Amino acid sequence: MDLPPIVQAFVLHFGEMGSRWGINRTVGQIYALLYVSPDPLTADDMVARLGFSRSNVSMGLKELQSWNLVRLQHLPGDRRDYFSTPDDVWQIVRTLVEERKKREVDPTLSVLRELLMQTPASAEERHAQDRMREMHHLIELLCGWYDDVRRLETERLVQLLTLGAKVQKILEVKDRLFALPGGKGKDKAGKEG
Amino acid sequence: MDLPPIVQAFVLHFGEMGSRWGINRTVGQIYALLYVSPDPLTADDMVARLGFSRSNVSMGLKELQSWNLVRLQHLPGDRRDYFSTPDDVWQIVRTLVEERKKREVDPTLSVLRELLMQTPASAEERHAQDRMREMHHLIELLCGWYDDVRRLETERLVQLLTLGAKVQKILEVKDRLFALPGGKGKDKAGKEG
DNA sequence: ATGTATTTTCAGAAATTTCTGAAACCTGAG
DNA sequence: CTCAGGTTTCAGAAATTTCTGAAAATACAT
Repeated sequence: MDLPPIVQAFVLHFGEMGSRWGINRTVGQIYALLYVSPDPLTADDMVARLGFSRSNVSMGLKELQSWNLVRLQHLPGDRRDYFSTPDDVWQIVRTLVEERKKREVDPTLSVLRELLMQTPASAEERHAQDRMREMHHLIELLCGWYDDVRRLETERLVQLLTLGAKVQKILEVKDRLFALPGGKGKDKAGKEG
Repeated sequence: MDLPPIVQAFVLHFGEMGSRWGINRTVGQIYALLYVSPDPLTADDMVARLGFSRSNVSMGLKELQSWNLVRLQHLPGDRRDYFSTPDDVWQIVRTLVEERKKREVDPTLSVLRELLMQTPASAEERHAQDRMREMHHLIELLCGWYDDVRRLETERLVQLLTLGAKVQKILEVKDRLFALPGGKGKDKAGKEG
């Protein structure tokens, strides 16, 4: 591996991290390298710097492309493929989350939905369905939230995150302002977008 | 595998899902089974129902315990260990997130911090550090947010999630209410907890 | 077409991870 | 201490995943 020490440490760390997720070491390292590279790289650049076989790099890049995590571009007068990551880290995170949701959460939701449709044949199945229902409900809630915030511009999103739980405070103020002394006062903010 | 069809489908799905994460199939299946079981189970119950070897189940349970995802209890006059999941799904999710953060995010943050302390020896390293800084900043922001919301009671948390991006609307109202025509008007809600 | 530069595929080798049975290890009871 | 019921450990077998080199495909220029 032929990398300056700081880059090397970064690359190795993401290789390790990758393998804790479903991602394999190679793919993690390739992405880390791309992420810190000032310019787009060719597959052969990566071979030279990471020391994997050419075919391994090719497969890794294919994987990354299937995740929409790399940009592919061409330089005029050069037939080789040049790869890079988006400049904007937030874009990377958004893509990552989106793809993981697509691959992990959505299938789970559909399995749950399917199983919840079925008629339980025993007390055991009935209880199992109750549990699944709870899980389904929780996931739906999280997805709803995600679906909402992913549309925010990054600037707004950052604002929201920075605020953190202090939003609570503001909500309390709002509740106090708008509370109708007689009414339930609950789901106030619904339907106005 | 000796399970009613609905439970079996659920267990198998989580086995698959497990292997997409770092978690192995066995562990995923064990947890799924525990999750839908009306009563605590012994390791032998799991052997009987899932068909793994006793030692495999034992290792899986050890793994789950190291994640704090199972409760261990004893019945009077019975030496065997009985395992169960928390009753509250939210508690499970909280634990899951907490542990993953501990194992994946925190080490990454500390690697990043360490690498950012070092003096770059070249333009390449300088650029790499810039990228790492962006990543570090993003992760810190997310962690700060998480650190905030994880303290909320579940009811509050659900409220917040349900609201989703509509919070934005409320913030806009707040901004309008409190905006000082002359000032920057930015990070208003700071420091009041 | 032919030749060259490049990327992709794929069968099997290498490495890693998972799983098992047997043995070791606890812990409490007699 | 010894036994019985139970759990954990661990070395190696089995399965899976990753990685490679060689061959095939692609794409472009001449």
